[in-house]
Amino acid sequence: MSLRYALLGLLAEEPASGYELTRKFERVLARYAWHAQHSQIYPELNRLAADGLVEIVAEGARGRRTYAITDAGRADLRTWMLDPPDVFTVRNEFVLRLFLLSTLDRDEARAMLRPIADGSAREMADLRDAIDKADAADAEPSFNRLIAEYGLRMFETTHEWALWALARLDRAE
Amino acid sequence: MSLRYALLGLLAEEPASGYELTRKFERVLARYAWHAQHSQIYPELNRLAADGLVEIVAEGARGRRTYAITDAGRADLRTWMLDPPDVFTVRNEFVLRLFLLSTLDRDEARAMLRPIADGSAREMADLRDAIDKADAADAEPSFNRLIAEYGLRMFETTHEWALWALARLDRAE
DNA sequence: CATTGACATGTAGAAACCTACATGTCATCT
DNA sequence: AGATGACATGTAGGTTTCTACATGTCAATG
Repeated sequence: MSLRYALLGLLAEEPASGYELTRKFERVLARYAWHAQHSQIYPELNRLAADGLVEIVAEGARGRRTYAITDAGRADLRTWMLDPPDVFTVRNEFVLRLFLLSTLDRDEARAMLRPIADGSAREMADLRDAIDKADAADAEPSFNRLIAEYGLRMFETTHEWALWALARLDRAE
Repeated sequence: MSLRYALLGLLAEEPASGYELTRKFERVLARYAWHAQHSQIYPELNRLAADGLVEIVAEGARGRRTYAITDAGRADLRTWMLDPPDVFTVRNEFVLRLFLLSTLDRDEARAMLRPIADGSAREMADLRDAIDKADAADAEPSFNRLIAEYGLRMFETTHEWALWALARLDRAE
């Protein structure tokens, strides 16, 4: 069901085509929250339309169809947002690898942690840039600023943790 | 393939039965890294055995079969650990909801963030307890300490972020 | 000795998801 | 005018995952 709500959520912000939604997934959601390909998105949009949760509001060039969320869709989304299940589904290969760190020896563990420290530093820098640009553009603070801050703090934490873990491995030599 | 490596990883630490592996998933992996049910675990163990990556090392009461990782299994796991794909699969309902925060109004957002702040505080406290107990028990520092620290820092970051976001919403009133 | 609950493994059928293939449009560059 | 690449939507077939059903063992409790 999460894909369905991810789509409703994106359409609640603004109407979009399947193609645009696919790119939003690629650029944003897939990396942090929920992964989906176009081959899953298009059929789900058709199902959402059949269920009356979204509707086609425009048809453009190249068969493009712009979808918008309906009142029923908004109501459904709101219920899902405010009445969370008490257990959340998590599937995260990155964290899984961290959990299996203990299957490596000391040198191998270092070889795994080093790129994590570097990668998270890069992601931090990129996100900080994006935030600074957005802050300069929008005068008024937005909800998007909240989630960007969450991402930034997560990368910082991963970065600092990786450095800490590397130092700990060195010290225990 | 991740389920396969999750199982190999757990068996690399120590031999276990399907039942024990299922409980390890429930207690640890499912909440942070990878979710799987017994109906998926048992068939996968059989496939791993057929592929020679694990083997049955004991049979006990109630049809219990204890599996151990083989050398081939260890080699497979090591390759996967040290040669990561450059993009990781992520599916996380919790983070997805955060991304969709902007579909709520201010009061609804507060109603969503408050339990997140409280929940992460509780998880932090639990993990800190577990770490303290483990520190007291094992004299020697282990790899498990590293991943526990990762979890602890993640919950701290989520907690502090949620408080920051709540304060920001209040300020912008 | 009957009941309960943890232990223990499995499968059927449906839903979700992935990879790969398929098709066509429109704008831009050469 | 042809080539290229982004735009745009789709499906077939296979794999993974979920829900629900199914079966039986053993230990402890009343």
